Amino acid sequence: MGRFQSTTQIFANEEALGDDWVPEALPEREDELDAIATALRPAARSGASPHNAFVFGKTGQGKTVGVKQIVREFKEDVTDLDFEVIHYSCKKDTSSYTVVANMYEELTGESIRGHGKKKVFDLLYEELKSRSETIIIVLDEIDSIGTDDDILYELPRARAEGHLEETKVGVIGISNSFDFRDNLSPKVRDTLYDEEIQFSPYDASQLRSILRRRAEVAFQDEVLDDDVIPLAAAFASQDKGSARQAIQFLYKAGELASENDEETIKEEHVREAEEIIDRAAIERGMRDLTTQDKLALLAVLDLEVDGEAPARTRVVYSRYTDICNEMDIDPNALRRVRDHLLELDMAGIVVANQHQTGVRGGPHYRWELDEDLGMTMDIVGEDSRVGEVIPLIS
DNA sequence: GATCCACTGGAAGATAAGGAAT
DNA sequence: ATTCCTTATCTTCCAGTGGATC
Repeated sequence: MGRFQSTTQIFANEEALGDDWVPEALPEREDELDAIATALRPAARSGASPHNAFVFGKTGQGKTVGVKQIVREFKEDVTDLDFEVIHYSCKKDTSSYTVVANMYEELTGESIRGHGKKKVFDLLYEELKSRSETIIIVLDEIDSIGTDDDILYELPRARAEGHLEETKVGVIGISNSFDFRDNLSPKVRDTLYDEEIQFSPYDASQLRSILRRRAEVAFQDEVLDDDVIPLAAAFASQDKGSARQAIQFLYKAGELASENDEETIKEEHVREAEEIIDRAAIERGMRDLTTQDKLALLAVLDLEVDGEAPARTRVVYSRYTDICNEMDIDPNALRRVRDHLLELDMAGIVVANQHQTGVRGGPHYRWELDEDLGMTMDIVGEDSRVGEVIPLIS
């Protein structure tokens, strides 16, 4: 039998399990979708400026899909208005400046990096002006710009400031992080906060219904064991409550069953799928680490091996300086290493537990590995430079 | 209950690197 | 070339926190 032939048919339309699949409806998010629609209603009614809106929620809660669906409905229902929707993902941008420059590049194909800030904004306004009377700008993953939130202040006010004469702009910001809202400058809150919409994590039963709808399309009839969907939903809801994750579990489980030429997807496939996907997530997080990040990780790893985790920052730091000396690298200051550790926490590799009850009082962190020790060691060991040190610590 | 002190996190500024305009 | 702009990384400094200690 050929490499690409299979005796069993598991999938019917596996696209339904892909990341870019836009479902027909999101019954679990009706209220939230209504709220987004409310923000756009002024434009639909009379061509007035759409309100601004801010959408919050962790990854995999249907924020992007929800906004896209509302935009689609808007396009279907509103036919007598000269408008345009710009969906821009800020994932790669770390400041307002790069958002503006890259968005301009995406719209026109022309790079304008290197210009002054004002020039860059002016160029974008010119471009927007030339496009449509009403423009809805969706800024996805806007939290990646951190505290540099100029663009969120400038864009909604552009018309009032006279940068855009007839063009009406509405901004919909999508953020994965709740902290981002708290860190916004007050002037941004005033201008941008017409509407705030929260997407709280799905619970297990919502995840089950989501999975059932997808499975209906994706799989052949009768290939799913009864406990497959509940288990995938349970795994995901225990972790992040993310639909994306639950769907990944289900997809991977289907692939595993298919590869093994099995007639049905079984519980064990889901368990195996969860392991594979967890590992992939750590690997992805680890690819972007700098050398200093990895050194900080090694210190935590070392403490974990010695059974001394979770450990305080001071302890991790002294282990870190040892490792640096071992490798002939200049150690960073403690303040900096703490930031590296917090980055590892963000990447989901290390967990920072905040305590208030220290030996001497005051707030402090305790650091430990998030994932299985052996697995993290495996992955870290695959990095040649850092891998050399692994034998030293274990 | 005043003081101690290990720790956090914000801010200021140094340095390096890189693109655009002059 | 030089100046002007950006970002990223890292130091240094320091005010604030709050249980422990006296």
